[in-house]
Amino acid sequence: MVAARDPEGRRRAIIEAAGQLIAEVGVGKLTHRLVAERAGVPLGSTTYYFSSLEDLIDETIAYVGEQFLQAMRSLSEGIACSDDVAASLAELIAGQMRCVKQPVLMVEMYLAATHRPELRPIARRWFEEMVDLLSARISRPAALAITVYVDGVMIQAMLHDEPPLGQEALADSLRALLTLR
Amino acid sequence: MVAARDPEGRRRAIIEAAGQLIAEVGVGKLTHRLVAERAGVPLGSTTYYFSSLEDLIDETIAYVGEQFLQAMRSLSEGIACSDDVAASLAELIAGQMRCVKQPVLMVEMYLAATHRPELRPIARRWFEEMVDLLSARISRPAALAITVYVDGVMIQAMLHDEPPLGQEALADSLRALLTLR
Amino acid sequence: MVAARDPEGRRRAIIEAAGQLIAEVGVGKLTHRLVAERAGVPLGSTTYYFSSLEDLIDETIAYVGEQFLQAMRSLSEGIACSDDVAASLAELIAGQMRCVKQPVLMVEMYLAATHRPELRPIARRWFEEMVDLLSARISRPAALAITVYVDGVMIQAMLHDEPPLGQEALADSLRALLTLR
Amino acid sequence: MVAARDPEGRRRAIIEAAGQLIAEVGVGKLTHRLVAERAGVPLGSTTYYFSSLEDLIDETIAYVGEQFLQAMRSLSEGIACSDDVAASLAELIAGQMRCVKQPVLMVEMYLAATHRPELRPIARRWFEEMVDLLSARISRPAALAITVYVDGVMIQAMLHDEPPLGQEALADSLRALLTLR
DNA sequence: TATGAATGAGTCTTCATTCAT
DNA sequence: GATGAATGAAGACTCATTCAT
Repeated sequence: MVAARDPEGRRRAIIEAAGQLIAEVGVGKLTHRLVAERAGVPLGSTTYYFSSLEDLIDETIAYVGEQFLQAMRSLSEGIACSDDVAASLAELIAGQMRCVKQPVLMVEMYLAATHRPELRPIARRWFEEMVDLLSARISRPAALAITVYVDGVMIQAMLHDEPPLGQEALADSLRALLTLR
Repeated sequence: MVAARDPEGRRRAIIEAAGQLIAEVGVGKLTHRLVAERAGVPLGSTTYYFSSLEDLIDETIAYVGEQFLQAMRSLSEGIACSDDVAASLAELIAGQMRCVKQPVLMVEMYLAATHRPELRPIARRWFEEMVDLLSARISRPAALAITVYVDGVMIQAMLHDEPPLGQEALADSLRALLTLR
Repeated sequence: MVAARDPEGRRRAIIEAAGQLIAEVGVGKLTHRLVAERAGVPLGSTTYYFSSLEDLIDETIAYVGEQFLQAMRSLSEGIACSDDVAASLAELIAGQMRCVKQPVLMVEMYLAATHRPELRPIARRWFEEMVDLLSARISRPAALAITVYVDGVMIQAMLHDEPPLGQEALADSLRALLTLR
Repeated sequence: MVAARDPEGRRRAIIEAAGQLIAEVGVGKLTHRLVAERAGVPLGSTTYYFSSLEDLIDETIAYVGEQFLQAMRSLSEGIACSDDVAASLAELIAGQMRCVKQPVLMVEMYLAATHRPELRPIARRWFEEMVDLLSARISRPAALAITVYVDGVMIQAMLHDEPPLGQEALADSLRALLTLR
């Protein structure tokens, strides 16, 4: 339950609840009532703070993308000073996949962007920033290939409780892709 | 407009309409009305042939997965006798991505499987058959990595009208992954 | 499953199925499909033999009333030569209440007659014939009171798996009512 | 037309409209639309206040049973100090039967309870309270028999605009049953 | 400012009924 | 004559959104 008289806190709580729920039930099944209940705010708040459900979804998606990017950014610093880039990356990625919700949310974001062109910039930006981030240490073609690969890993993570690709195998794949120039 | 008194034709027409629409608007926005209109059948037919919307979605997803697999199977025969496996694969994949609907449908299928566990077997089967298919010619680790990678390519294809990764670059990545033992 | 090419048999089978189902689920929940399945006839038969569902219900109700009356008539002969009329009647009534379906059907019939005046004659006729039947042996006021009482017994039978009024008590009540002149 | 912003009033209005309509058309033909129109509230209100039609029916039935019981209770006080119990009772009962809706509603309640076991307690409670009420003045066997008899009277009242059993005859029957020990 | 009561558009679904075969 | 495929009208129900308070 978020305190009333804390507009920012409420917005945030609503968006976070929406994020959780999108991961659980999918964008298509998100409703105001569901969000309000999860966020512990009155029903009215969800329409008071967001002009429509679509608006709430958009903001949630933007927020989620940003979150994921932040996580990547802060974690990538560790890679910078690592001498086994592939192993460090594999660890980082495996870490992000630990909780299924992350990849599900990302894929929901991708799909939402596909169906609603106005959301595409957000999804693309995620892709580009990821490539840029990696490019700092590795060749651009490798960065591109790895970013693509990571999206594939997300899908696998969504479907399998235990990833079919262990962290070891993941590192091997990355190592292979790192040879790209 | 599908002829009346042609049960099989109608079922098929409805499923195909549903497939198209899922690719266009997403599973979450699929409605009987939308499907009926697209398929050119009366509203009642959609419930006459499928006991519920969920049932229709399930059958559509199974159908789509099977379609994709068939395509892969028939195309993969070409690879068998190729001497540049990576190039052939890249061509095959790029071909499948030509029409955006294919990858979108696949990803919708993945997401649906995430939210509705009873669909997981279908999604997993796709993954496994793909790996098996590739394993005929290449090492299993490479087959796994490539299958994962292809999922990543799908997501990129969904987001970009022009794939950010040309067929050339795709072939290079595959070549790199093919080195895995 | 009733043989095709036996119109009378089918009509009968459909009506009997309808009777059973009305007792089980109520007139309001009767559907063609339900009846067809129970009767073991194709769906089309239910509309082929009866011009509408309402028509089927009407005929079923008439049939049920007639059945009940027949049962009463044939059984009442036994009473004629009995020297303890009340005891014989109590036995007869208790026998009819043994299977809950009988009273439920009767009450559904009464209620249908209430909501659809065209059915009233059937229900009233049942009442009158019952009174006449009893009048043969007992005074008219007693016959009237007992007929009314029997309807009350039906309602009790519907609600209680074990009738709250044993056959003994029932006989006592009847005996009391038989004193009426 | 019931004022908006008066939740209690609305609930009540909806339940009362449902009660009237059940008496008129039967439980099986009750629809949200019918209730909304009769109650003078928008369609949405009927689902806003009651989670389902079944729920509305249940509450209506409980309400009706309670109403009838209340009426009986308050009226029965008059009997307590009467010296001709049978005559007083007959008057009371005849009064309740004056408006056909009362008995119809009661019988619909009985039937609903038959088809939906969760409603049985309500129907049984009515029976038991009635017996208890009468037992205060008369022997239990008589109370039981009279309660049963009253149910029969209800059915007669439903079917005949003019009761076939005048208040006089009714009193006679009750008098006969009162002799039970 | 904030809320939750209220509404009606739109959904899935059922089913009586029709009618081609 | 008989059937079961087909349809659309109508019902229950959900929920985004509005708005009085």
